[in-house]
Amino acid sequence: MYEVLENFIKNKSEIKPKTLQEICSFFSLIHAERGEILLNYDEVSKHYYFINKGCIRLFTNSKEGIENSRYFAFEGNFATALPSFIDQQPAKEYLQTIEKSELLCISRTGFYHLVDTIPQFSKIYTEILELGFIMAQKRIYGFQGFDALDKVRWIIKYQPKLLLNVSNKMVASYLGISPSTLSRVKSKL
Amino acid sequence: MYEVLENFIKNKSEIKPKTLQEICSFFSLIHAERGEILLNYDEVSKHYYFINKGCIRLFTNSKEGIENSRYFAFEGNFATALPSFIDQQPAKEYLQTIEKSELLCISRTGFYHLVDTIPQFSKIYTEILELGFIMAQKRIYGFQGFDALDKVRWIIKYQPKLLLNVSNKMVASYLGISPSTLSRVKSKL
DNA sequence: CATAAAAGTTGTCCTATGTCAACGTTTTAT
DNA sequence: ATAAAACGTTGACATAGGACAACTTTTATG
Repeated sequence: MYEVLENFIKNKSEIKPKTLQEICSFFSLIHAERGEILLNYDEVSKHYYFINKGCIRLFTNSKEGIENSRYFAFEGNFATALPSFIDQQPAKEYLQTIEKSELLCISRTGFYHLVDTIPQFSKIYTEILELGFIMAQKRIYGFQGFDALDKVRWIIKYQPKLLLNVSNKMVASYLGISPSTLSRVKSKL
Repeated sequence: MYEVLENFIKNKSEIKPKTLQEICSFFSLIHAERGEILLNYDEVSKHYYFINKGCIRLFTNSKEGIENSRYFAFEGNFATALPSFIDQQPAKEYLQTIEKSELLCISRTGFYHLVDTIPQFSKIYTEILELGFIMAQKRIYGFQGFDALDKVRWIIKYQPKLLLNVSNKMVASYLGISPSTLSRVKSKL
C-alpha cells in the first residue's frame, strides 16, 4: 500500500524506517473511479494526494464552458490545487481522476505537521515546489513563440505520457490549441 | 543599505535583530547601470539578487533572434535564474537590469547556508517558491484561451507596474504578442 | 451484445494577429 | 546640442488556426 510512496521518499533522502512509517501513517488509501471529482470549483483545498496508480487532472471551465486542462499527475507524483491549498482561498479549478485510481490522501494539517517536524519531509516539499516552479516556467517559456506543430513536438519530447494516456481533447486544451488542430498536426508527424 | 531587505524579512516573520543582521551580512551591495547583463546564456547561476532599487529582467533569445521577456522583478523582490540556480546547469536565459539599479547580492553557498541554518530564512525561501509557483501558474492559466485584448486587460489588472515602467516591446514579448498588436490593442482601451 | 454517447477526423470558411514597411517621435550617446 | 539609434504607431497584406458541421470511430452502459 505504501510502497510507491516509500520509494519516492527513500529516493530523495536518507531516512530511518521508523520516520518513514510515521510519515506514511498520515496518509490514507482512497479508491476512485474514472472521472471522480476530488475537488470542486470554489471549494477550499484541504488535501494533498499522492498517486499510487492512475492519473489526476487539474482543469477549469472557461467562460464559454470549455474545459481547460492545466496539469496531469501520474503514478508516483503528488497533486493538489496548490494555490488554494497554500492560502486556503476557494479553488479556481477542479481536481479529477481521469481513470480508475488509487490515491494516498493526506490532510493539510497532517501535511504541514510533517513539514514542520520532519526535516526530510520539509525537504521533499521544497523539492516539489522547486520542480513545480521549474516545470511551470518551462511550460510558459517553452511555449512562447511556438506554433501548434512546435507545441506538439514539445509535448512528445517532454511529456510523452500525455499523448499515450490522455485523450486528444484534454491534451489539446492543455496545449491551448483546438482538438481539430491537434488532429491535423499529428497527421503531419 | 539593508533597510528594504530588513523590512521584507521582518514583514514575513518574527526575527531577532541579531539574526537579521547575520542574514544581511551575507549580502553585498552592487550598483548596476541600465542594461547590464548579470547572467549570460549558458552561464551557471551562482547568485541571488534582492532589488533595492531599479528593475531586473529575465529573458531569452528565440531562434529568430528575438528577445522574449520572461519575468520582471522590481524593488523589494528577489530574482535569479532559478532553474540554473537550483540544479547548477547552464542557464537557458539572461538576467539583465533594465534601468540603473541597486542590488543586494548573495552567493548560492551563502543562500543555502542561511536556508539550512536559519528557520525564518528557510521559510522565506519556501514562500518565494510558493509565490513564484502560483504566479507562474496564474500566468499560464490566465492566458489559456485569451486573445490579445484579454492579455492586456490581465496585465493592467495584475501587473500594472509593467505598463508603466517597461517598454512596450518588452511587455509585448512578455505577453507573447507582437509590439504592433500591443500598440493596436492599447488604442482600443 | 446493442445501442447511445463521446471522441476523433476532415472539409470549408473566416478572423485575429503576425510580418513588413514607412514614418514620426523619443531616447541615448558623443 | 546634435546625430544616431531605438522605439512606437499605423497601414496593407498574408496566414495559422479557430469555429462549425458532417461523418467515422471508439468507448461506455444497460
